[in-house]
Amino acid sequence: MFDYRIWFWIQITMSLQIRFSLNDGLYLKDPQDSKLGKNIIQHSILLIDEYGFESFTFKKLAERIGSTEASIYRYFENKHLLLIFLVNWYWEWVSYLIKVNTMNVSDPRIKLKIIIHSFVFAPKDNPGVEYVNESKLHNIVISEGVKAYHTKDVDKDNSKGFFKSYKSLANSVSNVISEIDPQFKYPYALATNLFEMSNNHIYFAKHLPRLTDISVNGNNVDEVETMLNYFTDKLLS
Amino acid sequence: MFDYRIWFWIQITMSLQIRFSLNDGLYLKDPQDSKLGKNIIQHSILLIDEYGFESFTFKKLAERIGSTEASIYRYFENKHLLLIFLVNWYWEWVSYLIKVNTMNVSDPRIKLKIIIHSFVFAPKDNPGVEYVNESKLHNIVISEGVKAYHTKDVDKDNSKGFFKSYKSLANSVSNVISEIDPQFKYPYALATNLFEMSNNHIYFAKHLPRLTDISVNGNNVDEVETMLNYFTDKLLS
DNA sequence: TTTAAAACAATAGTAATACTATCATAAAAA
DNA sequence: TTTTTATGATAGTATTACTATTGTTTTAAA
Repeated sequence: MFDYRIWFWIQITMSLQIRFSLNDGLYLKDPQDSKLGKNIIQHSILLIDEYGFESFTFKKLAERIGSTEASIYRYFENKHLLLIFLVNWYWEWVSYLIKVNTMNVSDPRIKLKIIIHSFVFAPKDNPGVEYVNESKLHNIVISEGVKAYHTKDVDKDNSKGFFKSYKSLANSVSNVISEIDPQFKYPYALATNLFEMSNNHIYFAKHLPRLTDISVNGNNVDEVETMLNYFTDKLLS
Repeated sequence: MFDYRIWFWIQITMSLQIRFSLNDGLYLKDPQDSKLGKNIIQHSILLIDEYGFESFTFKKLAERIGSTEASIYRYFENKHLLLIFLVNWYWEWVSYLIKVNTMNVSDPRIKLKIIIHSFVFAPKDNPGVEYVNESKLHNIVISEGVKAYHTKDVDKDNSKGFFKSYKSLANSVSNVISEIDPQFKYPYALATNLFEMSNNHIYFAKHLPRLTDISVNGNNVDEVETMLNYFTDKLLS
């Protein structure tokens, strides 16, 4: 017996979910489409956060979710592409937050402040994708994110569009910067630097405190926001 | 027959060489002390530059220098410590260049400009350690350097003093920044950011040009220097 | 110059990693 | 109901990241 009520319920539930369309070269099969796929995303985030990217393996992941290596390989060619997938997911999500939060804001100075707030506090402003722990994903981006593009394959990966999410985010932030100060000579550099600085200094505060002036207590990143605003205010006048 | 002239020549040649005292927890045996050790340093730089850190192995290195894996393991516990060693060597060398170039300069603004010039053009200002290709080592620091401290062992490594070279460099640059503008609130963050920005944007220019405004033609990094001076001038006034 | 010690090479071996291949079964779609 | 698709179970391979042992050079001390 086919129950249409259940079928509709499933459809509605599915359509309410946030779903990002990521570059389909990143996976062999879209993990957002199936139970196992979502399990892979969910638990790879938890495991990479737990073990670090180097010690994370598909075998451990398979054991954790009660599946097999072979099944995971049907979704992702290797763990590097999975990392790029996760990082892209993160940047798509930050872009989404920025878009929602700056909607109807016209003053570019205020816009930039909201942008900074959005990505510094991204893990707290949860849009509710139940299989993604945004806070741990943020930790992964901070700790392992640079490894996504620091490889011998960057150029190949880049030509396949694997870093498009980050590039388009950088582009839209740089547009806001140019709106504030059309004379400012390095809008792209400042845009990317805001993201890199945010991630770096959260990491430094936690692990190499003598490389920074700020501190992060628990997950309180207020000082990061203050610092980024201090820098941008001085740079754009 | 023992020839004293040759013996003295060797002693003088040895003593003229630049030699950094790096944290001795990084190696099992100081590679700067022997022929094989220097071979390891020299060819690991060439091989990591050629293959990238992930694909670099002690086996390949051993084959390249006509030695064996086991012999290399007598110098370095693993390739990660070798990477940290190389990165430390690089920062020690930059510190040395900065010290030499800012000697007798009292104006902190000029000092900072010289500092920026020193590390941006470090690979060209060769102090002549014949077994180190500074230009390729710089490429390694740009492409692989972040991996030295983005691991699950950061805290352990840090407590052993493995990042001291970088921290003390950051400290001395931050002192110059505070001299220029004692009101500036984030001297450490600015200091580290100058180094990170330099490396990042050289990398972006080469591999992900849409993340930066500058371009690097061949190894001409003039635009990086101009950009860093532009940023610091605006920030410290 | 002899002798002892240290350094290095040669070889072998192990557990884990990063896959690939095949086949059976269960679930979903036509 | 049949067919396709998705997953699980199992096995296997080349490579990596080591460790251990033994013998031979090279170097340094006596």
